[in-house]
Amino acid sequence: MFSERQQQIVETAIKIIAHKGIQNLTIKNIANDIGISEPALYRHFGSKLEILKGVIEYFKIKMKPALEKLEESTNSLNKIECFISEHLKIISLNPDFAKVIFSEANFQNEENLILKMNNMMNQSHKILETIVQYGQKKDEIRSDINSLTIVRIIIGSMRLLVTQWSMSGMIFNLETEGKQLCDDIKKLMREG
Amino acid sequence: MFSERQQQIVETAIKIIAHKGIQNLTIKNIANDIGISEPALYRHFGSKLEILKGVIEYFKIKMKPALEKLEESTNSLNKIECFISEHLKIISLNPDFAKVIFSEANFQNEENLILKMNNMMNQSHKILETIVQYGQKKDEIRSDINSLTIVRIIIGSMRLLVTQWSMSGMIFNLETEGKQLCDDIKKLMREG
DNA sequence: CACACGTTAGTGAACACTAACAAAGATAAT
DNA sequence: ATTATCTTTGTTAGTGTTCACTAACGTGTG
Repeated sequence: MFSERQQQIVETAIKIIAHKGIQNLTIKNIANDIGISEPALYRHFGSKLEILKGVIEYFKIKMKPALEKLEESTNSLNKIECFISEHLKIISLNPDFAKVIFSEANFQNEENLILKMNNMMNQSHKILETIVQYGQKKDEIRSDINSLTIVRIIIGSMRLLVTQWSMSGMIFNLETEGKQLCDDIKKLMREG
Repeated sequence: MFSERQQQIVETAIKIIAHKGIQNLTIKNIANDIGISEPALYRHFGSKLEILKGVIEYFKIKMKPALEKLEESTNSLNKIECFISEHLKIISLNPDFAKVIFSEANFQNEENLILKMNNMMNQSHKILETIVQYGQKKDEIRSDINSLTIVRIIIGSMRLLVTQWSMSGMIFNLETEGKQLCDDIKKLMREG
């Protein structure tokens, strides 16, 4: 899908957005960081917009394993634990993701981009919602709470944790703190 | 604090960020929207950065009543309900806030702005944490869950709800959906 | 000799911001 | 009451800088 150079460009773009904000994502900055000229970039992407589309595509590819791993668990609560820990593991390994992935607002003015980003997010939410509903039917998850609320709680707290981790300058261990969050969520989901 | 014109400029800036993204927040766009010339803006704010500082200050002022109202409740769970509903009420009345207020990343490259925004957020979090801890001591909130986790769940799910509301084009009623979220959270907090 | 991938040099447009000037209202001395 | 002056808030016309992007050209490889 991506050539080596294209991947390098996308990774550099993510790095710049993470460290300097999207306002400083310019062709010049990407080119300088890589060490090639600006027109050279246009050999690999037709426009700046194409690079941003590449960024979202890159996220999709990198995040996919987190969803595939879910198949391995049978119990619903284990699936939820897996959902959280696998996502946090990937973000932990790619710290620059944290500052970019949950700031949909960054891509706001480009209809196509916001749509692409939303689709990616909604896909995750739908998968989690299915897990929760199935878990409620099998009595592994309490049924007196709206399934949509449970999804919002899981994803919302997970996102906030990532945001806090990123904003704090990665001062704490994301996976350790994620384990605590996960254990508490499992405790909340079980009883009732 | 703000003159009438300054307030108009800040409100216009928020409107532009919400509808066109921060990349399109330009002096020209603000001036055109208001119907004055660009240099006229500089009579009221020294620079574009000062306008962005004004945006954050404006949020602080508008959000303050949500925190003040908390004093009226005695029970911890009622305080939490109040925290959620009052915040959602204000955002519901100012829909443009939704797209701007939870996208800290927008202000990323300006150290001062990110600090100001973080301070505002952290203040809310600290207040909620105090409420939760007091509630746990008084046995109004279950104590087998980390207080920090509870805060993350409440704020995280609230923020996600607002983001979803904003992204969906305000297709659902924020306060109604917030009431459901709030009831479910109270249910989760009580037992144990 | 074709093609992939790079270069230098430059395009017009948009950006934040400024210099210089104008008009209106308030203040205050005559 | 009239005049003079200051302040506030606007204007037009520009500044230099940076932006995304392009034209034309080089060079090494199959």
